[in-house]
Amino acid sequence: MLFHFRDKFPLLNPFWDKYLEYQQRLELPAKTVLLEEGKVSGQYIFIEKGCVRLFFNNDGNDKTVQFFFENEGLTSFESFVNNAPSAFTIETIEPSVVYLLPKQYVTQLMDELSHEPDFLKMMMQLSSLRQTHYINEFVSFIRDTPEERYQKLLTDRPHIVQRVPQHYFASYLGVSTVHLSRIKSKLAKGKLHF
Amino acid sequence: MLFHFRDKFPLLNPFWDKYLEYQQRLELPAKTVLLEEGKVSGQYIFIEKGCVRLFFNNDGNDKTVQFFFENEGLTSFESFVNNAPSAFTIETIEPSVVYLLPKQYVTQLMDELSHEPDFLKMMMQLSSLRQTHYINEFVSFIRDTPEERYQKLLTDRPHIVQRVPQHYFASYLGVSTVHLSRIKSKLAKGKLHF
DNA sequence: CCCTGACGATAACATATGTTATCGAGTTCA
DNA sequence: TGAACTCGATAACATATGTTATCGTCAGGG
Repeated sequence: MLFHFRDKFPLLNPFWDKYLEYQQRLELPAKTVLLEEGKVSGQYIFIEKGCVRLFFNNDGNDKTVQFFFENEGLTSFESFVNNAPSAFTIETIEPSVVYLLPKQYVTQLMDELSHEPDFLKMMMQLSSLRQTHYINEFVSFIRDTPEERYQKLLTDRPHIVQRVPQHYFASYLGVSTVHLSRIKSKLAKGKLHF
Repeated sequence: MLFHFRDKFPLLNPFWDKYLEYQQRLELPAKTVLLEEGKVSGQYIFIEKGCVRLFFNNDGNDKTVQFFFENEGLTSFESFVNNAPSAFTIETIEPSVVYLLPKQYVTQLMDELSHEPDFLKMMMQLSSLRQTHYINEFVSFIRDTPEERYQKLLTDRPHIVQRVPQHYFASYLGVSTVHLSRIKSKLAKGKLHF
């Protein structure tokens, strides 16, 4: 659903509501591919239940870039905007319920909204948030050790550690699965003062 | 100058021109601080000549996040938009000539422009570019080795390697200065088939 | 013209991390 | 229920990388 945007700028609500009917609701098993690397992104994805990951393939072993959970929306942004082949695959991690809104309606909706003054503000706000997110990911790599990144993941976004298989977020943290295992056992030992 | 944006959407040119007079031209020596970490960003910076870097301090040794050269504009985006203390310092690397446009005029300009239909397109395009840039930086860390990142810097943005002191882009690449030196000498040896 | 500081190369050593292989616990499915 | 598969822990070894220290070159300022 477009609930992702609902109520952030109440004046825009009528627009979201108008497009609800064009969405397709899907119940998907785990490991279902929603967008394949190399294909052009043709829809906006909203997650009602479950979680998905964005990853790319690197000589056989894949590297996860981002995770999405309930009430979050996503698409391969660059592919979507530029009609270019996606650099990433999108795949469910858990059995999930998602809503898909085909690109033509997204475009149409954007055109309608472009006349609304609040829309620009919303887009600026959203793009500032996204940008900050990715800058922080990047900065974390030049500032923190993998161990620190793991600990920040634990405190800042524990749901990832709890719900996502470890080998998926190992690549996200930039380490091998073996080393992530080492980090965990080292931290576990550190806690054992009794 | 706002030449950064000029001619990208010709219909918007009159707006840029109108604000040219509010800019302050400065000739600065190397290592001049333009924005200090912890202070709120109060101006948009445009580089006419020279180059600057964006960095943050990490227990005494600083980490460079990004470089800017002639005809590029910058600000500490998050600080500027949210009126929040900047996480980064901005400093000249070479003796430089810059133009500063105070925040009040930027805000005023944005308000005027928000009524122009082309402006939204331009902002979307710019934000898509920025986002892609930072995603690529991030992805490079989980896909490439430091050696590969150095080689890509050499081929994709050779001006950085040529004009920027090595210890600045070492931290940008996520390695120590010593290791960057090792990488260079290793690559130099590789070339010596004669 | 010398002194100093900025910059970069290199060595030696310690630590972090990747790779490969093996094992075991759960889950899924026929 | 048994076979196949997914997931994660661990060991052993090789390599990558950080840290500290030393040295040489070069440019700028007195």
